[in-house]
Amino acid sequence: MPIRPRTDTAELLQADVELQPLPREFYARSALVVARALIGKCLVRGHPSGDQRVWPITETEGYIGAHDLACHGRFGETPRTAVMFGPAGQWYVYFIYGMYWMLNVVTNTPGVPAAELIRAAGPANVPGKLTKQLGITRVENGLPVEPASRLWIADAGVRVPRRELVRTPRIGVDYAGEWKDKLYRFVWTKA
DNA sequence: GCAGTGATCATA
DNA sequence: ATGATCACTGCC
Repeated sequence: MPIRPRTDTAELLQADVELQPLPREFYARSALVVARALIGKCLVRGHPSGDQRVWPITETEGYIGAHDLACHGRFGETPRTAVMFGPAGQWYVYFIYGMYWMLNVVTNTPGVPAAELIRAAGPANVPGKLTKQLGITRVENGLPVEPASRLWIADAGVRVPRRELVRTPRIGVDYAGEWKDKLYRFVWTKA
């Protein structure tokens, strides 16, 4: 049976829940710890009007450093990957296949190219649709993950039971040798 | 299973 | 300048 990310957000969030930004230290940890911890946190997209969309994160993938042969940082720092080598808590957004923007959060410490790909949140169950629906492009690349960027991550107090969390290999990294089979993808499944 | 799409990077 | 590659998606 295929693994389906959980997308029924209405039952998860109280209307008056208080959204707290995560401290910088949250991101300054190893990529896998952060990838797991992001499940159940909320992606928040603000608009100038004051409206905001709050989408629980349901699927992430960790890319852990230059030695990870699936990681963009494996060839060293380039113009595209520079953000990954910088401090934690910034967005890394890149364009792929001529069509899609991918949203990642930089983690770990400066010099270690590590990040989480946010693959699904709220009603968006694939990474390309997530960025399209939220209007995320290269504009967000390098911005800090905080409310002032109008794209940030909040703790809404949602707890994810262990039995609803599944780990699998990462998607689309068959070229990565032994690293393609590492269980670095985290999915919040429906109960 | 695979076409479509264009930035990125290495090579020259 | 050129060509291979690509952390994808939707439709066959």
